[in-house]
Amino acid sequence: MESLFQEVQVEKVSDKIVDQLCRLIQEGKLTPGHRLPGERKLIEMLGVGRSSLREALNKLETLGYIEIRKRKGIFVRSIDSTLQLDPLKKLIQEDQHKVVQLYEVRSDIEQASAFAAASAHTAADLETIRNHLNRFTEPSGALTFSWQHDLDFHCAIARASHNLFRVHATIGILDFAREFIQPILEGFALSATHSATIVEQHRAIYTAIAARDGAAAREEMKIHLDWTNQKLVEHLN
Amino acid sequence: MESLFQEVQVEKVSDKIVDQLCRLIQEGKLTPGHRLPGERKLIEMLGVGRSSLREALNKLETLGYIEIRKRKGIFVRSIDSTLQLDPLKKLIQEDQHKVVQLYEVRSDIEQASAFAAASAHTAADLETIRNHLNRFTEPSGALTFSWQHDLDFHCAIARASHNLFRVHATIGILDFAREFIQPILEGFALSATHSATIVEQHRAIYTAIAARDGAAAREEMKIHLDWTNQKLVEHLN
DNA sequence: CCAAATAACTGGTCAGACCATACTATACGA
DNA sequence: TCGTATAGTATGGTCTGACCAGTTATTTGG
Repeated sequence: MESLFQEVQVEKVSDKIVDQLCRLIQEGKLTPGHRLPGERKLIEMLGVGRSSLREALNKLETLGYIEIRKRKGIFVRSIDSTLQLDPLKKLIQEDQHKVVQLYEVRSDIEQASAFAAASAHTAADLETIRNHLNRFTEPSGALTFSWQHDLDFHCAIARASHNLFRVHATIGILDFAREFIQPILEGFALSATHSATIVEQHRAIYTAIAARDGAAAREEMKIHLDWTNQKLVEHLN
Repeated sequence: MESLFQEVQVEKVSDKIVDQLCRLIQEGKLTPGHRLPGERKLIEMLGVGRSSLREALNKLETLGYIEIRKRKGIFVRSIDSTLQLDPLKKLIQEDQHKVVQLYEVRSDIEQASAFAAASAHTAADLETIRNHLNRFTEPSGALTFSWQHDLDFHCAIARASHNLFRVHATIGILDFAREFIQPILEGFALSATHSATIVEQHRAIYTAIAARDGAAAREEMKIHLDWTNQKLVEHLN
């Protein structure tokens, strides 16, 4: 009568951790480039021993979900294998102007994000986007721009479109472009006028999405990314 | 003069163990079903700590080389057991309906391809597209559909948009989706009416691009992919 | 000679310690 | 006041030792 019984559940602690983090990454709660707390922090947050934690992290790294950098930290990776960007990295290093082409594709996808988000978003999605938007403005009224804030904002929109692949494609591209773009972008965004323009464009996108006006959302996203791309070109020349 | 030096090799102990055992398995020194010595034996045989050993074993298990059975031992696995490691593929395997989301992103990009190709294409690009289009029609007038022909046609358009990343993304997505989609698509495309519809839609896209009408090209591409996606949904339900 | 009790062994987990390096903040000097 | 040097902290990598809960092999008692 052994068929009556199922094998005793002896799921390893590390497997539970793997499951938990996997889900967080797949759902987009943990976005690529995001840095996880250190191992010592994690073990007390999760209430497990360091061996189990390390076993889980090791597995996640082997599976490609995270990247563990010695003495640097634990980072979430983009799981978008469909874009296979790595081989193209050298291409950009040889000719920086090629990032413009990459940003074109980004624009393709993000315009679709904005359009879809306008009709697919929930109240919670909208709040998340608004929160990211507000982070650009400090209580004093001063504007702060950072790559991470920008990325979070755009990802929130992709997430609001409720298409997992769009989220990962977006993050994948931005994460890939980070090393080329971040210094440039944060450089000229220091200018108050540029910062103001960006925030203004972001707000326009948000407003269109909130109004569930897909066409306008797409158009505002296009305006924003065309402008950014234009600034990029100017900087490269 | 730092270029004189290369970064210090800090290969992890566990990685060395992985390499060693990998080689033994690949060379056939360790055959499937073979039971390895216990962890305590292995650490003194290899002269490493248990953490490192376990880290290595864990990785080997994730990679599919060995199987660790609690309180039973460590066993070499047969390598032919198909192991799916790609996180995104796992996602789709859990829920096939997610391919629809993937195709949505494909549509985003390919609409942009069509639009851009309309204005950016050269005479040579156009000829290539036309050639791929004609391959659907046999000299006898009969229609043949194959995944490869379809892929070639769509890639030719992406290439005509003169954006390397777009080409790469398109191929990446289609190649990734192939194993899920190909059987389905080639299945219903056997129907003469479906084949005819597809070829007709392809021709419409081509015509719009040739006429350098970007808006029309985008619209025809959208019609085509929406239709395909619709058929996909119908098949999955 | 067989069955029951026991010892040895298994992988899983936790804890604590140490290492080498990277980052940060503080203090000191110009 | 600014910039640099230094000390302190945080990081992942490794090792050791211990305990647990089952499994397997061995020994012991009938």
